[in-house]
Amino acid sequence: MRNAEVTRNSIITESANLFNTKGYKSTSISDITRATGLTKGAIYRHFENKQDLEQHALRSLSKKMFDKIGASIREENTCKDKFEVIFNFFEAYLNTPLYEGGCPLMNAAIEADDANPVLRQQAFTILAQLKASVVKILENGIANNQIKKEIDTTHYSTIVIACLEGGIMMSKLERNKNAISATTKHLRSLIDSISVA
Amino acid sequence: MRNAEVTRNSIITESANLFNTKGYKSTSISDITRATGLTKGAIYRHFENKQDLEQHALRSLSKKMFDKIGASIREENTCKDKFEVIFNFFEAYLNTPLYEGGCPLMNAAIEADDANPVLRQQAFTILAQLKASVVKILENGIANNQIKKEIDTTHYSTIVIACLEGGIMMSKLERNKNAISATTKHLRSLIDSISVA
DNA sequence: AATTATAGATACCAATCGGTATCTTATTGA
DNA sequence: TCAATAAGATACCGATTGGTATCTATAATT
Repeated sequence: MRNAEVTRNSIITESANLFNTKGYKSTSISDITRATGLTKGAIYRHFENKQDLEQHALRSLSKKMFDKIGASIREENTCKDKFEVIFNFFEAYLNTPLYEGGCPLMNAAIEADDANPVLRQQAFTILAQLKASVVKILENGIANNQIKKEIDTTHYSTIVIACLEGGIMMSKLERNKNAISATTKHLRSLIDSISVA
Repeated sequence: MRNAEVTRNSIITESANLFNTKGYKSTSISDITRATGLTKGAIYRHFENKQDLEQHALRSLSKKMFDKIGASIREENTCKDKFEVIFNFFEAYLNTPLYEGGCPLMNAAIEADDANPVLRQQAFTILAQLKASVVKILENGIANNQIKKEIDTTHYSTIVIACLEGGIMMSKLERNKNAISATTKHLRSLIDSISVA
């Protein structure tokens, strides 16, 4: 049927791009029709309403992010190298972004806060997932005697994510890599400080 | 005249509150009329257009922030105590916020990015101002032999702000103080590490 | 090849958007 | 006291919003 799945995916991809750059509320269905070359009728055939589409779009963005990071991390062996993957990923946000508009977690978290509980819940889940994966890297490092075993993994996971998110926010605002480079540099030495000698 | 300045200020205050919680684009003029008890006619008498009001609202929020932090900082003498003021300010964002909706710098930075260049420029200025004040505290600490003189003040200023902004983003999303507490704890030990013994 | 199911287009809806022209009401200065 | 001025209310504007009912065109089924 004119390949429904292809068009559905293109609607998700295009709208995700718009949502992540212009914002969810600020992106109208008409914007999406323009970007996809489709009409309202087509879009509302595939999605119940705008919020439904927002959900799928954000899920797509976070999946893209976790797929990319996850795959790269699995290729590395040492804890330090795995972190390097994450740092490089965030540093690449400005020149060669996986998607435009900055970090989808941050964008959704800031915009959704009160007005959009569905989006907020989703952002919450993404954050939990991100925290869990950093914790896992640390725990793995501890198990392999690369990371000091007495450290609070949750604590360090929080620091890493906070620094990176704050860093890309600043870098996007300043339109240069200074801030994100500074934070990754700081985090590298932080990882060093909890590594076994 | 029915005190024009009072109503003007109340429009700024109420709209700033709405902009910072619901977002700039998502807050309509009608929302503001509801919040102020005024009519559109009154609002458009005091402000050219919505963007003009957005500007004044964000300026008011940032002024509030800098006034509060600035005053508290001036009361402290040591570098460490001045940083403590900043940390406490950000930690207080959740229970007793100076304004609702989180950090106005972050909110404006995330939302404005492409669509609203005027707001973006303003957020940029606020960030520069914030960075400058942290640098100043560090330089002051160096001059008073409290901070090691060889450190890169701009670098540490960036780290501090990135951590704090990321921390409150996470804490707002998780609706508890864990993240911001973790980041301030980390930053306290960071300041310790660059302090003279 | 004819029928059926569905993907997508068209045309519309009420509600709301930012903004303005105009009118009324309150305050000021002479 | 009264005219001038300014603050604010009312009523409207065209454009756009999310959403839907309906129609057409295409693909799958028989």
